[in-house]
Amino acid sequence: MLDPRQLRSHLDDYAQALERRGYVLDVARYRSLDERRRELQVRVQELQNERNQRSKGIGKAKAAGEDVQPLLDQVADLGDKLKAADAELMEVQHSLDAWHMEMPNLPDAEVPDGKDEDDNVEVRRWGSPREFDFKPRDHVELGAQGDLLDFEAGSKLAGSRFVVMRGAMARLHRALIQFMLDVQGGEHGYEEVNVPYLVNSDSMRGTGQLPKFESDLFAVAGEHDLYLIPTAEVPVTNLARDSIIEDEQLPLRFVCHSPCFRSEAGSYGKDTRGMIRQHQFEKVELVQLVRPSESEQALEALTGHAESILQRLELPYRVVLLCAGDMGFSAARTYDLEVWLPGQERYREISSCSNFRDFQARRMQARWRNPDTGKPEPLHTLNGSGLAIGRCLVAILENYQEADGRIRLPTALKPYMGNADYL
RNA sequence: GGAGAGGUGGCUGAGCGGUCGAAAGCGGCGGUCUUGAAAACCGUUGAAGGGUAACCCCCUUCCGUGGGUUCGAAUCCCACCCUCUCCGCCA
Repeated sequence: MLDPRQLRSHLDDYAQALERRGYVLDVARYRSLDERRRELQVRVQELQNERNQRSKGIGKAKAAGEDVQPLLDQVADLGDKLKAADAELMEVQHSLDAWHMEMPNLPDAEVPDGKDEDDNVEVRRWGSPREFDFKPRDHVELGAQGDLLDFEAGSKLAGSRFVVMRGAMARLHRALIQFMLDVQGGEHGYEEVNVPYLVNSDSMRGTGQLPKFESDLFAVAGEHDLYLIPTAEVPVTNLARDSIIEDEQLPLRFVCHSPCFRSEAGSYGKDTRGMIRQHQFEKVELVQLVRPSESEQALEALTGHAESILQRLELPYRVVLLCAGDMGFSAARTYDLEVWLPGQERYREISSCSNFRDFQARRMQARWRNPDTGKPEPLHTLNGSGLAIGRCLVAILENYQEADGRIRLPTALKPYMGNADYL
């Protein structure tokens, strides 16, 4: 959520910045609604004040043993007037609140203009795509050997966009998780957490999935107000919801492995083949809660932590800075890491690292006590995949394949795979 | 699933329907004392919103959430949520 006070006093600037990401703010309507709110609020508060004064007077008169009936007559219609004004205020306030919850975050000034991924800006590359002396196969073909990746079983059990991994493939999948947790938790100092995979709507609102993107989520049927998490970002970031964190506790840095569930209704019709885009996948997520002055730097560090996984796995990748139109709803600045996939002959997203600044924190009332002011203020939140497991698996299969179809194992993973050289 | 207890400020914990935003303690901050620190003592210390360009100041709201009763609700009534204890079941 944007700061309503800032929004009000810099309405035109905000509208302009939001337009960069394709969000059109009806400035005139907003202004008039907000002014209406202000008038009503003043009126309600005046009436409340009057009621309080008179009630106090009645209490005193009664204590003094006086006849309070004349005083009661005076306030007879006050309650109704107040109730009417209050109802009107509530209505206006709710419209404003709902509006605020649907407004995306402001893009950083350095975020390039643009409307989709074609306008993203490449920041740097690491490694170079391997030269094959044979035609590289894609992961679907490679995984079909020995039914190690079984898409038919996945769709029998659940439907399209699900997969079953078997034997060495399942083990490699697990090894990747273990490896990433060890690096991020053990070496980069993130605290490992294990969290609920079902969360309530307050949590979904906190990080920005609700109210606008309900159709991307899987909701649990029945009485419960629960959703399957689309990313560990939701439960982990919401650890700070409704709390005040002391300065010396910051920064908080968490790493969390979890499954992720995404409905992505009307799913673009793209990536229908293979395990690039699944309804269920796993991810090791990095989350940071930091002082506002440190978030910019933290994003660079966090992105570096995600990159280090690709480097250790010796997978070529590039880093792109997302343009305003391609960023997620809650983000102010996002770097995507894109890994080279020989099967597709292009770079594909494997991690997304974002600084949300105070946008999520304001929604979920996550604050820190600023020692300079002594007051609780919204903190800054960041997260990034470190990395997506399924896509990482795909990258390894395709980049490490041999002419005979065998998959060599990256050196960094061997200890997790019984020191074998091949899958 | 059955039975019971309870949700109050950063924390613990009082609170006959009427100056209760709320006693007390802890913690935090400032000060006295001290070479310094500790102890002791004194003072101070919630959040959000509005009136204001801003400070002081003033006002409103907030005692789990949402309704209701009342001139007036932390206190009474209803519904819901959550936590804890015991029993049952269970990985």
